[in-house]
Amino acid sequence: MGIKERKARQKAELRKKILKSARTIARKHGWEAVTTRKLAEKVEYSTTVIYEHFGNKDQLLLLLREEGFERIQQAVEKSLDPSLPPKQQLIAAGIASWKFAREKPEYYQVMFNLGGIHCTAEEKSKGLQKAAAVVYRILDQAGIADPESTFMNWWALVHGFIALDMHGQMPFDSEKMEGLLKESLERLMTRL
Amino acid sequence: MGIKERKARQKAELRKKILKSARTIARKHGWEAVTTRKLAEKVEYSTTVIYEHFGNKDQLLLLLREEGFERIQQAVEKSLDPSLPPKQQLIAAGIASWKFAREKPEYYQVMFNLGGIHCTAEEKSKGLQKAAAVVYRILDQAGIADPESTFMNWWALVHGFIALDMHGQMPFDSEKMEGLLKESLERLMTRL
DNA sequence: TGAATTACTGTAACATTGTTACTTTTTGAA
DNA sequence: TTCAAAAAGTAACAATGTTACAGTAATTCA
Repeated sequence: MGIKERKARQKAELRKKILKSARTIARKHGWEAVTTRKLAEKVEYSTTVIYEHFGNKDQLLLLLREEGFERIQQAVEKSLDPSLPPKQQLIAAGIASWKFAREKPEYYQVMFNLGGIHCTAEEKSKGLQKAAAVVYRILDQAGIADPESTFMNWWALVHGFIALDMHGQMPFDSEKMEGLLKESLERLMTRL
Repeated sequence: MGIKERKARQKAELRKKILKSARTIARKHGWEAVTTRKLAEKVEYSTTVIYEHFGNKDQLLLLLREEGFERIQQAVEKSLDPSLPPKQQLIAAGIASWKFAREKPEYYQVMFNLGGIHCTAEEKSKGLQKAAAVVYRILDQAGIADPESTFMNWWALVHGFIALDMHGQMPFDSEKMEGLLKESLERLMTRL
């Protein structure tokens, strides 16, 4: 009697398909093009399916936001070499964040309400906290005196580069920009 | 025969009123609440008046964006003390930018597509270029070797702090945050 | 097996948005 | 006063998020 299981599986698959479709459309045509009707059309269901699965559009976006924070966390963790000194790891983490934003801009946009999208959660994002914790852990290893301040410094620097890049304001190619970000991070690290 | 003049004056006044209304609504309820109908209601005209004056909503937003760049430029220029060394002035310029964003968030949002708004210009913003020129001038006075890289460093830092602050991610009070931004700018400046 | 209940899915409507074609009103000049 | 032009308003369009309702399919029970 695997009927229930099959149904649950199908439901989960459809759910995944909807989320994936949202990302695909956002990536190709921007988040403003992600409408309930287009989503429904893409998965070949009627629009109501969105509301059955997610309640409303904002909830769907919030899920993708959390997914994005999980993914950037994974990307950052994967970039870390624990044998390296903490300061080197902080630089690597910053670079990895930027690369993530370059590779998955649709995620980064929904994570930070960039580029026309706007969804708000009443509660603080769990995923963001967990991703931040990765950086905090390295700051701890480095024995930083004021981790919170240093973290915000690090974050502002990384986010600033990413946001301006996404806004089309970076007049450099990838390598040059990576070098610049690296220098900036080094400057921050060596002065701690 | 001052009729034409009176008409032109009235038209200009209405135009100003519309722009001001957009800012007021945006400030109070966010840019998503700025609709053509609400604007029309606020100035006590029908919605068509928006299209007569600005063509469409995007053009109106673009005007406000330019206005914003002009204003931030003025704010930055006013904060500069030419008798101070260039590096001190760069720090002051960064602080002034942040203060502007704090005081007029609705401008900063429309300038950088933050918080749900999204308008795009095909051509580069004149106002942005002029505002950037103010910082470039100081960089020149400081005799920086690679002004473009340094400018982008400066800008990313300042914009990163502002954007995270606007996103509600800064866990500090004003003074603490200003101190942090100042330190970060000093770190950038002293290493040039 | 067949009827009844339940879960699922689609249709059609609602209000709100940007936008525009068309009509009405106002206004300055002859 | 009358008339052409300018200004303003009305009402509609399509697209959006959302939901009430209806129909269909599936499951359960006698």
